[in-house]
Amino acid sequence: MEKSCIIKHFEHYSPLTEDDKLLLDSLEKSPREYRKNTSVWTQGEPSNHFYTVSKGWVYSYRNMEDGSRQILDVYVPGDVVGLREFAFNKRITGLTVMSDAVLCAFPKTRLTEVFAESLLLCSIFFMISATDQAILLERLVNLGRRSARQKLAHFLLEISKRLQKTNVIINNHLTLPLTQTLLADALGLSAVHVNRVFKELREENLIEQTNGHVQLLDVEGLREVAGFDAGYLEENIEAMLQQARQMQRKINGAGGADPADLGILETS
Amino acid sequence: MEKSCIIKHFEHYSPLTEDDKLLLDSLEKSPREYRKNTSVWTQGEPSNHFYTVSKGWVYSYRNMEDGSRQILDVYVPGDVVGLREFAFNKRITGLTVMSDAVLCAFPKTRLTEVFAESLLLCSIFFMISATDQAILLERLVNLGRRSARQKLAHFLLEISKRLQKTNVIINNHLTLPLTQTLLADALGLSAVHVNRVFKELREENLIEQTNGHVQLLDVEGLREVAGFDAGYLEENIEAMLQQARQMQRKINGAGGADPADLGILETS
DNA sequence: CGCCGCGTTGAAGAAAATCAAAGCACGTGG
DNA sequence: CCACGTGCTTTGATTTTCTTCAACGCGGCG
Repeated sequence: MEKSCIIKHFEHYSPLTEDDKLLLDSLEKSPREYRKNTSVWTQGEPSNHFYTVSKGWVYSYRNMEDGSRQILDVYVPGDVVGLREFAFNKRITGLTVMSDAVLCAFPKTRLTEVFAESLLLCSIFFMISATDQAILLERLVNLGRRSARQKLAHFLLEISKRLQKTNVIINNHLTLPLTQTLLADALGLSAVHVNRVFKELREENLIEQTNGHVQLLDVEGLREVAGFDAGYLEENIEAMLQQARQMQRKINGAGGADPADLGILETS
Repeated sequence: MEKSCIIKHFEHYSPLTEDDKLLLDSLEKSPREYRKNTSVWTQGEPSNHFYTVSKGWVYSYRNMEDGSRQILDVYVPGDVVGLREFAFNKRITGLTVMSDAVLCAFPKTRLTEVFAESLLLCSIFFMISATDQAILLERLVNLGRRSARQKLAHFLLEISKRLQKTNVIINNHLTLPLTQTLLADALGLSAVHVNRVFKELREENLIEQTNGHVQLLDVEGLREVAGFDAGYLEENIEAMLQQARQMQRKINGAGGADPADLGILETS
């Protein structure tokens, strides 16, 4: 059986027992393809599922009454989307794919069952939620207290860093499917100004642009411009997850041994 | 025995079983007082605890290299603080109290134990994390796509709404312990500009100000100015929590019935 | 071909920052 | 009781940053 995308994603955080894998697998419906610029959900819709991004780029946004909009976050393959509506029965933001993409849907109600059955998965979900928050916080700082050029430089560095986690980046060369209008909506700027800032960065030899592709020529320079510190992307979760695994073993031990859970670290 | 503050907080979301209450209570160390403008934790410190706010106002912030700072969120009595560092072993933001305050500390490592022992509490924690995110999202929109007067009006309405949840507000009159400098750092503005916008709102008879107190004279008018929609503050969690209670009963049912919960759910 | 979305550039204008100075409330110590 | 310092608010004048408006080029595609 081929590994589902959520298993691959979770294994990035911690080795899983066979039980955990089966549990995750049982959640997953068949992956669905979305064509460029189609909507996965819109504001106000009932929120019954969350998703993992398997292929392509996705963004969540909020439309304003005056016609403008704010892009809240951008997701790349490996990311989990929609956990934030756990506490809401309607979508508070929209989600659309900006390139051809593949997503897997999971019914939200089954989360509780997962929590009940696997302490490790529960902890990982909680951790994903916390990491999401960290990214939002940094974006908040970006919007509130940085200049246009800092905003753009910071955004580029963050995306590049996040892509490195689950995807390969060669020589700091990344394909950026974001139009300048999209970027503007993400950074709280006008599209025109984004264009000007891009020009600036090009002229300072910090980046290179060729139709949709961006190459970070001088990462150190960009870091200086942006005041970028990747700390907020570097979770340190071993302690918590180890604790979860340990407790799970205790529980299993009490109710009847579960051999699949011994020697966790060696399971593949 | 007096109810601990976290129990009061959690009961706001869902009735708790005696077991749940005991569990929560076991977490709580003695509340600690903080004097105005003292720090609870700072950036980079190890993050071993999370807190509930029992009295007073608190804010989390991020300091920038150039000396400016961004206030990320403001917390009022009843709020849970620090869950976002679940995935990090160092603080990614600072936290300080802006009025005399009382907070209760909880060791972070015990969260896993709580997750293992009570599905309901686990769900509530997850929900709090999700609601936090919703607030951050709205703040993001505020910073990215609203004018100064919209930002301020929106902030006032949000705080007022959030205070109503666990505290009483009479006649839209709220005591705002935020200085204009603090507000500026929260809204991504300069203190001078915040002052000017306050003046505008006063002159339009939308608010009234008398040393530290703000009265919202015309909530409807403010709502119009801000484009405020409280949807993001109105979690709808009954379905999820009911599911959690039901499953918990099933689990307990195996070992011994728990009468404290009269769930009414017709899930498949 | 002609349309449309996207990127680019220039010029003018608006929003908010910065700089500077003064007033006001409050607590502290003489 | 008053003088003084300190932190917060208020106001004006000036400057910076970014937006808005407008126009044009360019490439893809029906």
